[in-house]
Amino acid sequence: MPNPTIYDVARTAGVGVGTVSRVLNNSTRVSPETQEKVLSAIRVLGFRRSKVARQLSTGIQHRNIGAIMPFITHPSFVERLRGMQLALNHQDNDFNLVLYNVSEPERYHEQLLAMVEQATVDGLLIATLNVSDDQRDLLTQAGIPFVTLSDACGEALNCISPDNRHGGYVAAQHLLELGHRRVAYVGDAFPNIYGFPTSELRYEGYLSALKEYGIPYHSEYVCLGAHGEDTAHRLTEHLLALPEPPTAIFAMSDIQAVGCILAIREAGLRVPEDISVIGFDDVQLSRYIGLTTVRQHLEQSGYLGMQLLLNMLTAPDNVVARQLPPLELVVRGSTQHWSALFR
Amino acid sequence: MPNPTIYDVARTAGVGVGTVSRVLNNSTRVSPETQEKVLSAIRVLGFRRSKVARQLSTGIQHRNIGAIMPFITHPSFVERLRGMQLALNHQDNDFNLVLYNVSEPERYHEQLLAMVEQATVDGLLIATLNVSDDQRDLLTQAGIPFVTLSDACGEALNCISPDNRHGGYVAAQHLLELGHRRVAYVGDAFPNIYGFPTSELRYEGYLSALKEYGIPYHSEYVCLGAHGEDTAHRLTEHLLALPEPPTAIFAMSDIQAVGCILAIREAGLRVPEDISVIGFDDVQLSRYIGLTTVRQHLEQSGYLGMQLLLNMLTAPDNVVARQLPPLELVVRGSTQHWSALFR
DNA sequence: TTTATGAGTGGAAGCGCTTCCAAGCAGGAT
DNA sequence: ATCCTGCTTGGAAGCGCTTCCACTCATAAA
Repeated sequence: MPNPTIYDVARTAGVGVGTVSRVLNNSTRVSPETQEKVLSAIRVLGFRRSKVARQLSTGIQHRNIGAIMPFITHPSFVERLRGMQLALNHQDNDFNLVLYNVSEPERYHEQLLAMVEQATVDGLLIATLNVSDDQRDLLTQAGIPFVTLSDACGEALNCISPDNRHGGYVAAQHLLELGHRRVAYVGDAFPNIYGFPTSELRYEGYLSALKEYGIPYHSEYVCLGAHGEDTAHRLTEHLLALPEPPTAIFAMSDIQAVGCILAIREAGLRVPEDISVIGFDDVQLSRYIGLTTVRQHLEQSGYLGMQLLLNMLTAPDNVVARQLPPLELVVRGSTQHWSALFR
Repeated sequence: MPNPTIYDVARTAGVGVGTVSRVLNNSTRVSPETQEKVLSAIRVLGFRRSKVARQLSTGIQHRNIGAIMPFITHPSFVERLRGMQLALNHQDNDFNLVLYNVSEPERYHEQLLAMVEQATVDGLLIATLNVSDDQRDLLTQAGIPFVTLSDACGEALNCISPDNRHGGYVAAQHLLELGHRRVAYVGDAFPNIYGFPTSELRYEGYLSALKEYGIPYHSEYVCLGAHGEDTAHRLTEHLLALPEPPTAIFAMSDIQAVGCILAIREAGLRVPEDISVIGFDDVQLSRYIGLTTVRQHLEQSGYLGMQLLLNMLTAPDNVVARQLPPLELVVRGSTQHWSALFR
């Protein structure tokens, strides 16, 4: 028997379904002999009670909030996740947090479709992933409220996002203010495999800062590749091999900044004495290694996103927008003044 | 109406339930006018389709694997989580990973009870938390297979755990081999609020190493407190204020080791020149800051735990035990040779 | 002996959906 | 006028459980 039900158990044990249910729920009103009969039938048949039927019958409403993100590859997910959990804890309601990891970008859409078709989630937090118009319609039509975290969203109400372009500007400006003139950008290739334009936006900010400070654009100072420490490491080696290597690097994420720093050290140079490095995100790690970076309040964005979503789920008539605090330049030890005069 | 059903929608729209269902599922065989009537009724009533009823009816079996841990306070959770997700991805089955955060230890048992009563999970991964005999029975009787990660388990089949006592021994031995004689232990107070004896086991390993090397035990070198960087920081200040401060510190986790190092630096001393520090876990951070530590393969333990649980869920007749690789001493820059002769 | 009492039990109803079958109905073919 | 076809539609059955009501049968009380 593929999937025995309590009817099968009842028949095998020679009792009624009510009795089986009572045994299953540890009701005391069952004689020891009957209980033993039922338990043995359960064992024989390999019976497993259906969670869904039970929930329907008892009227328990378990609501799931899905968090979907390519988190294995993105370290910043942790901080957002922590914020989400915090918001969930603060409101004492029966929502479960279900994790969906997008391991392969091609499967992302498929995963969304499955969620809609199989009604697995009641609400969705989408982080570090783009939502196409089709996908928005799909979710809307299915009645699944969702909140986008961190990227790719215009002025949509349901989006918690920093001003990436401004962040890119701030980072580059910091380096320019320190006197650097050969400033490189290390970031993700765009258009990104997940379809979000974070790298592009920060790059645009970088460009506008250069322009404002009257620095001519050098395409060899812009190095794009896959997200991650290793790629950044490789790109930096390439930068250092240039006839006129940069004196400062703006990495689009802290993890990539780490890759840059390691490459610089391996080349026998020092950070920040020889080359300054600024990152982006301010993940926990950055504090420990003393990385100058642009703080984007990751934990808080998870927190606000969850708050907003809960708001949409529990009081859909009265959804209030959430504001992320502005980006913040955090100066630590990885950037330093530079002047051609001292060379 | 508190919770309108499709019957209510059907009545309001003046159609049959079949038609409502068809509209809900985007079946094409509904005339535009009817569809509009239904949609408006849905809007008016604020109808939301029951996920559970739908799943029961369609026979979709969504199986949930719960991961329960005090993760907001324990940074090592990330690595385990990553391992869990990896294992889930490798087996292409319909399991959801549901996160349960134990924010207050008192609520842990309550959370387990709710899971059992409300049948929310089909299997459970329990990390950094102890499972009492009562709790074991509770889960067993409810037919919820579970795997414990990392602590507190004897030789139970369903437990993935490093040999914490041996790990403590290895860490202390490393310091002793380097010539240190005044070796402190900074760890969690035990019995721990969550009921697991990690700190105690590592402490025992520390003790046995001291004994083996013939070092007398000094109770003032053993500093216990809450888990976390801040407490470790404070405890270290206390250690440094001793008339004979230790020359080496064994911190029971990398995060605590970081707290120690910061306190040492703030006291104007250097690591490892003045004081050596060894941690435990080998979280990602440790690689970047050059912390000597004992690697306990956190990611892999999450991976193996998930594998084991999936095995229990899908082939309960043929459960095979999983072996965690042995602990590994990882020597980086935070420990150094010490000899009284050079002082 | 009769009458409460209560423990143990069987089974129908119902949870809210999907789906299938039957039936209504319009319009074209015969 | 009659039949057929195909598009819409209504509604019953069923998913697997819980729970309540009704019933039986001891046993205790009268």
